[in-house]
Amino acid sequence: MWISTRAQYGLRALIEIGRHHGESVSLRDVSRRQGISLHYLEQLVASLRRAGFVKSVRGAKGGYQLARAPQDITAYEVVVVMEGSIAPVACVEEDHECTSSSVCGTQDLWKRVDDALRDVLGSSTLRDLIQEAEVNEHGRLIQLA
Amino acid sequence: MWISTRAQYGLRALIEIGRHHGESVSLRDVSRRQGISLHYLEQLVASLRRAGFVKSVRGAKGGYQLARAPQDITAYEVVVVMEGSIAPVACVEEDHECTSSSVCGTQDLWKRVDDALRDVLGSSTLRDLIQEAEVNEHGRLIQLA
DNA sequence: GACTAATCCGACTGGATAAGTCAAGATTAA
DNA sequence: TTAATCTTGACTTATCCAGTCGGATTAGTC
Repeated sequence: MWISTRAQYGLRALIEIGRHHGESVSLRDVSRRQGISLHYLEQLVASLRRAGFVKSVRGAKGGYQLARAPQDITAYEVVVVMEGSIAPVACVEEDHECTSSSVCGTQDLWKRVDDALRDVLGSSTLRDLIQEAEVNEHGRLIQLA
Repeated sequence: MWISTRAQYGLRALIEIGRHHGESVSLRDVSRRQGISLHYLEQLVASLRRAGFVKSVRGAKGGYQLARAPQDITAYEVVVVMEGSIAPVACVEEDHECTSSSVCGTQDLWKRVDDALRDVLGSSTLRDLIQEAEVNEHGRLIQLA
């Protein structure tokens, strides 16, 4: 397991927040529904807020709302914000010069892995994930606007 | 970086060993060529030997040889032996029952990631990697038998 | 038979990271 | 004023990675 709970929980929190368009969703509710520690969730959602995915409303009746349209948020973006980088090896990370690429022999392989990853995660939007969540929960497809 | 050096070095060691068909290759040579600590390499190749990828010849003039044909060894197999599992999240690991899949919403996503990974790594054989290594080193393609 | 080159084996370590917990404070609707 | 909520930062606990180290065993060679 190399996707940390930060990214997993962060994505699940975004789904939960994104499901209620317009209203603000309290972390207490997210915590209860998803079974994630409230305190831990506070940390994670703070990262999401700083990255501009959600905006917060403080005080009683406060909570979080999406700051961007769900179809414009990809799973890739979220994972990168929460994880830092998901490059399989250091070689394929941004601005990393490899000293022994001529003798390594595996660089192309890791590049292919990285590309596949970006492709899968980059083509899944929060809108898709919300829909999938609805289907899993209710066994039927709910059409979003 | 979520592919450990164990898997990276293990793969590079296999490439190095596989390049010299018939002869046995000493870890000292692999260590020198690839710039990997000899002692550490011993640990890693021991895993590869126990998994049946290489066989060893002890004593002076000894070393390691491939125990299977390079075209029959996939990068996926090697990585799994060295890493244990490369499932992105615990949910998609073998024999893992998820307690909250109905509320999670991200399970399908991780399944897609896992599939893509298996696809890329499973379709790259050691033979391919050896060829790529030759090309990178000499700038030309050497046709293997 | 000594020397040397190689594989084997297990213990140990230092540092990093994950996954939270905890405490205290700021903000605002009711 | 009060309660609900967000905000911040320090702390903890456990696990794992990436090696290092010391020595044992095996087998060719002089």
